[in-house]
Amino acid sequence: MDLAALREQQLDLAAKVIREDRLDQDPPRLIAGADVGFEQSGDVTRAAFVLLSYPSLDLVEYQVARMATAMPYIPGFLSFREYPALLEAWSMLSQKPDLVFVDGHGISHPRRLGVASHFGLLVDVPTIGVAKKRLCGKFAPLGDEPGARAPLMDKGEQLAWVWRSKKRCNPLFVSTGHRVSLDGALTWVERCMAGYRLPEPTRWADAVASGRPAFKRLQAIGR
DNA sequence: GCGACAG
DNA sequence: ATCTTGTCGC
Repeated sequence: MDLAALREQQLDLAAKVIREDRLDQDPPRLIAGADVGFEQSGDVTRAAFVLLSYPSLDLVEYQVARMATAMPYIPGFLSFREYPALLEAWSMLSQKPDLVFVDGHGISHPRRLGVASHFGLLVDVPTIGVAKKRLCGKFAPLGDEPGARAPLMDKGEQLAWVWRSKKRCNPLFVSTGHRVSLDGALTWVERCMAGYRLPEPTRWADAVASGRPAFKRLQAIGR
């Protein structure tokens, strides 16, 4: 792989990312959560999508796709490793969501093209990046109280909101993926919380993508 | 030159 | 990301 070429591609695509939205004018009825995991020592990439109805947040559908891993993990180039499987799982959905929560950063990336932005551009759907760790940028220490927030700054611009979603939990990094504003991203994440550190779409996608127990009781499927 | 570094 | 049980703290 030619990182210099991929880097050019990122700058090119980043220029096309739309950092605003009109989600409040016409609220999403279906919100998706997307996550990627690996099997066979990393040889197989497993992507999962879950669809939740909004505002009930009931699980409506989920799909999992598996394929040979395309690339190794290189910080700053995560999207090239994950988007092929994400596109596959996306194509398996019987209906498409109005908004997607992607596990990872959106524009809070060195070249402003994290996986949430990259994927959003590819399918031209509003996306929000929800990451658990910082990739770039700086932020002031957060207060202990839930709801505490601080702007993630890099080269003079705000790239995300560092937000404490729950008491005694590390903060989340919420950013614009595509077709969503920075404040809108945090607003929609706040609207999808249900008492856990991660918003429901992300939490479910995580459970499905890593085949965990919390997923055994396919809770609201079919209701 | 020395760290930092999504999943 | 993944390998993995119990355990400390609120």
